[in-house]
Amino acid sequence: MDAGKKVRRGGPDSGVTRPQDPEGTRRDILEIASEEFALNGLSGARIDEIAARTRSSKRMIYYYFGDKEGLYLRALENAYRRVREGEAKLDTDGLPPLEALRRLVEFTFDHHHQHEEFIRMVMIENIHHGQYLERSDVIRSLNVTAIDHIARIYERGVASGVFRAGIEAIDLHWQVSALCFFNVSNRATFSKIFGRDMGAADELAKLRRNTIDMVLRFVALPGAADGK
Amino acid sequence: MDAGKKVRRGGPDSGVTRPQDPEGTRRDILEIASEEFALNGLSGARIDEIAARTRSSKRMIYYYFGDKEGLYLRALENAYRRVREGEAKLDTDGLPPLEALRRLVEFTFDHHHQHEEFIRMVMIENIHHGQYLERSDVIRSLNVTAIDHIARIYERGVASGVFRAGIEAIDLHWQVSALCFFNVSNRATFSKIFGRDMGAADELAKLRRNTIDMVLRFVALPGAADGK
Amino acid sequence: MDAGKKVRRGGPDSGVTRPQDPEGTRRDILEIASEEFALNGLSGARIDEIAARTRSSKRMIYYYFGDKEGLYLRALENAYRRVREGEAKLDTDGLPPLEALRRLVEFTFDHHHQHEEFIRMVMIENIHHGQYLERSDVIRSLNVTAIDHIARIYERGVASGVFRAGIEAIDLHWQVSALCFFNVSNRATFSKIFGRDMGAADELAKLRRNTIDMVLRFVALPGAADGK
Amino acid sequence: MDAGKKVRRGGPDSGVTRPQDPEGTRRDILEIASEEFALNGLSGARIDEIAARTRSSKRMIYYYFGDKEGLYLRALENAYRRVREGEAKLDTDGLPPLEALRRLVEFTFDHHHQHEEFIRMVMIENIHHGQYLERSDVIRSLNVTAIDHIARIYERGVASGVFRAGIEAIDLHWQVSALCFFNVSNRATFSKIFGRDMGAADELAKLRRNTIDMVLRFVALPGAADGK
DNA sequence: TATGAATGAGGCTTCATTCAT
DNA sequence: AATGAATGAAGCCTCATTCAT
Repeated sequence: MDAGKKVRRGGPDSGVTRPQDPEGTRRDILEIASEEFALNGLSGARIDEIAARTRSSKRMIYYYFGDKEGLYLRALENAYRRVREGEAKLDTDGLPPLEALRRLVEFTFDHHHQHEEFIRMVMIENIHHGQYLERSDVIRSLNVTAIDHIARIYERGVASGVFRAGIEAIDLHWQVSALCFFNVSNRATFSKIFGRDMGAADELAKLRRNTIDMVLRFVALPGAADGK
Repeated sequence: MDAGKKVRRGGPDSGVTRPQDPEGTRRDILEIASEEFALNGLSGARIDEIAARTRSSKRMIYYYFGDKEGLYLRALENAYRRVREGEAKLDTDGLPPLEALRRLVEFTFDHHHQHEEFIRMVMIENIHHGQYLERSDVIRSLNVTAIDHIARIYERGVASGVFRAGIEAIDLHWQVSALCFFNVSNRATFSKIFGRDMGAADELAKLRRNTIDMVLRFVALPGAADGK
Repeated sequence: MDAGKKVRRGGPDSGVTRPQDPEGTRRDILEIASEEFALNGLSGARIDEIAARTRSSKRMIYYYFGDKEGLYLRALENAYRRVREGEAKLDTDGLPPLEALRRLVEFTFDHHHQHEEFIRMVMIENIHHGQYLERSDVIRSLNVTAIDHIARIYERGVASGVFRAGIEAIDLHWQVSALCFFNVSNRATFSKIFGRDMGAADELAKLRRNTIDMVLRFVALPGAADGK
Repeated sequence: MDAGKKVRRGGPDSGVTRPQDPEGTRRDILEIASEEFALNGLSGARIDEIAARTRSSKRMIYYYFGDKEGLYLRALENAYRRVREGEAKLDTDGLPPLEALRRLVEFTFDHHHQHEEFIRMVMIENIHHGQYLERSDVIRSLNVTAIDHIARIYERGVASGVFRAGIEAIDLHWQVSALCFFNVSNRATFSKIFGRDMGAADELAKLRRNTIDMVLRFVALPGAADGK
């Protein structure tokens, strides 16, 4: 209610060409936002900064995403989607179980390493107690299938007598994730504490070897070929 | 006014008692700040909120810690100190290497689990690329000694022929850390994605077993007792 | 949570003398705000405009009043308080009932006329369905006693046989309020529709006479002196 | 394309039916806008909200009404028109003056009570100092005739010796309006201050009786039947 | 006649920080 | 050693409006 003074607001006036490409605009915003959130976190990211880097404007962010949290949620979904799409490209069905598992671990290790923004988004989301992820059906559906792959390999291995029985696929997935995730997530503090760059090629190669080794020794039966 | 003597303002007559306990005030602030930073991150934490929960005031925060980042840095150091002090209590010198390693992993797993705020502070600091930790000599010195313990155990194990040679202590430390850290750091997202509470007693026990198992199998030589 | 870029914010720097007079600052803000809300309504008023007219700043508005609604609520209370304080100055205890009632109506009419901002605030609050007033214990307590005065007069009149019995004080208050309130609240539309300035001295005098007349005829018994 | 013929887009094949009913669209918008303005005031109402509730779109609002103020003005006119149309249904020509006046007051009281949105629009417009009404010839013409009715009754009453002379029709109209208007306009604050629901059936009946009584006693000559 | 995308300006609120006492 | 008042800068978000189609 009120008796507001008359202020003439709004109205575009610039000579700049306007894209009129909704999907492109949306994608552009989401792309930049994903970077900014991954870099600065939810409260650290700045809508102004995101808008400035966009080909669009601050106003359009709100037009498409409602508010900062809405944008963050989409950026989070975006991060998961992209990573899961990448993972889908891995095909181990033709390989013998041990090789398949080795391949999976290698791939996971490399993939996490190559997608630091994803790792960061997951860290950030964990700092927020997973409250945004919780609201997203998209993310849940993307992930549940992630177990299938490792489960298939593991079962083939048990069936062919190279893997020991009694391990649950989800737990195996957990251990693999832990080793590959930590490698990226804690690199900064670890490097700075011990004064060595854990991201350097040689360190990385060693960690990769150890990780693969650790997973195979965890699963493989003693006699099974090697384990290294 | 007696020089050098503390003047007690708001004496017996005033109804308000003022602590007049510098060290206590500092500690109080740091304690609350540690909680707030662990809960909300650096930019997510609020000086106002910290001050409000304190027995002191906003002004005192600046008096003792300079600015928000100074306070954060002390909170970070505080987190590391507390955890390392806890770790120092573990004594495995009397145990045979395999038992000693098992004990160390168990302890690390449990300790991380019990100190979620520490895990969160480390995550937060990694989000900030370890830039604050870098400025702190305190933290570095606290940590370097953390390698010693595991190194000692490992060397005893190799010497007595139960551990395979060729693993660097720092790498072993890394793998152990990864498994124990991830368990706490990524619990929220993992639980929400897979719809199981990874913090529940039974899940936790299983993860603990797997973690120990994984480390021992990674290090122990085939013949060495078991590996479980 | 986050990893915000370091921006140095805040910090006064101006050479202007700072009042350091909390009560004065608060009062200054409230005064201006009262004017602005009365003029423009809740949503029509502008925090920026209020701040600009103040000797203080926008920041201080939030410091003292929390938010726009908090400020509005205090302005509303302020309006009621001021008017009720004015009313308290009327003393009719020495007058015979008929004269006392006449005096009360005259006073109410004039008082409402002189306090247009109050009338406007009440209108605005009614547009908001009284939702802010509802939250204010202050206002309720200020008003309940307003009935007492008219009740006392009426009872004296009934007792001395000049007023007819059977009217409730609150209803009498209502009718008096209606006539005096409307005179101010609807002057604009009425004047513009009928093309006469209902606020002009002669019109006002006539309305005043009619109002008094109407109330007295409503209450007074036929024989009682006049009624005009 | 046939000139002058409406082209039906989205014909039988398309799944969407488009109304293509200019007048209907306009009316729909105006209807919703009237509700929103009455509920929230001019600056409180939201073009977006109005558009969303409409079967049409935001763009059409501007197409038909120019801008927000244009829409508000039409909504205001709409409110007056509807109420005056309702009033036109009252016919008191066959009744004796006293009865006619009583009927008029009853009707006005009830009518105002039933058209709260109208009352609210008038309040809102008064908050705006009647500046929009001023621009509308429609409204003025609608209202001037409203005096005629009461004038006719009053003159008949004076002529037949039941009403006292010397009252101007417009002033009588004013007093009646005041009592009937206030009953609706200030119900919220009054109810909340005194803790009684002035809109409840019994309270309303009492106020209605008092209002009629008050007007009749104001106009009728002592001997004239009663006044009640 | 109608629509969804786009816009600039401004609105409210919050933040870390510092001054006067 | 401690406090409450004060501050500027920026943060998020909303509003009426218009363009391209």
